[in-house]
Amino acid sequence: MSKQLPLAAMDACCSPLARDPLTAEQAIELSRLFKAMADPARLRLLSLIASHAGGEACVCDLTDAFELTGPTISHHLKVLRESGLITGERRGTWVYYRVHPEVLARLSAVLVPGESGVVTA
Amino acid sequence: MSKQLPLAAMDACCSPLARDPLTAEQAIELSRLFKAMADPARLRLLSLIASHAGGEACVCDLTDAFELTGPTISHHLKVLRESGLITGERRGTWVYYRVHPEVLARLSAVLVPGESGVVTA
DNA sequence: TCCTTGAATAGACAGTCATCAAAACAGTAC
DNA sequence: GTACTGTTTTGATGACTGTCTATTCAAGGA
Repeated sequence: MSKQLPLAAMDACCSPLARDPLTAEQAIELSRLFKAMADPARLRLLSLIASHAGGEACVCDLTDAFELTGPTISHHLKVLRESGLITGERRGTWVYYRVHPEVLARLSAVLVPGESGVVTA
Repeated sequence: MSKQLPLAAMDACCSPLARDPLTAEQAIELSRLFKAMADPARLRLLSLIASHAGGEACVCDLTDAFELTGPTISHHLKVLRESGLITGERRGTWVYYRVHPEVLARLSAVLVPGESGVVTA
């Protein structure tokens, strides 16, 4: 589980949008992340996990917050996982998810022109 | 032109993702913005406009950067316009677009936990 | 071992979206 | 007015996506 794209998605990206025009490749990479967040259920999942005590939440906690079936929640978690935004870990019966704050931070930095110049590394 | 959702889309949104769980309504509002950015062509358009000299770019400048037809570019610009991310203004023969940096800034603030506490309008 | 519960996968279906060609609209110049 | 250029709208089409039910997998307890 969680073997796909740890956070490699951000490797090439990017100086802030308003500094330099994105290359086609950078745009594709970035769009993958935005696409992962472009759904209300996934945004709420992300927010629930990120704001949960201890920085992680088990799927059982998440399912109750939605009027969606388990498989649908599971599908959305997979999309978030494959985009590199979260990771999941099974501990006994339950699976716990936590966010990758660095990915959110870099995404955030891309949107505002002010800070840090070119975000390499 | 550009009469739709000036930047009302952000009115209710939001404290940072990691601070409080998003409500269903907040998630829907936010997802509209992310959806608008969840396409490589639109991200590049946004970046081209934002980074263009004078803070604005005419459609003719934008079209050349893509291997897409005029109508397709126009469609993407409309999506960005309706999401409140950009505005367009006709001056004579050409139409000029510019970004709404405040919207990008608020979106950016939602992603990182650190700053500014609850972002109420 | 078998059964129960939590979670993920498989497959299907309806709705949405990106793209294009063709047509329409907006300005300018003749 | 007519012709021409730049931009948007319309309508169609193929691909993708969110959701479901049914099934399978994983772990624990009887």
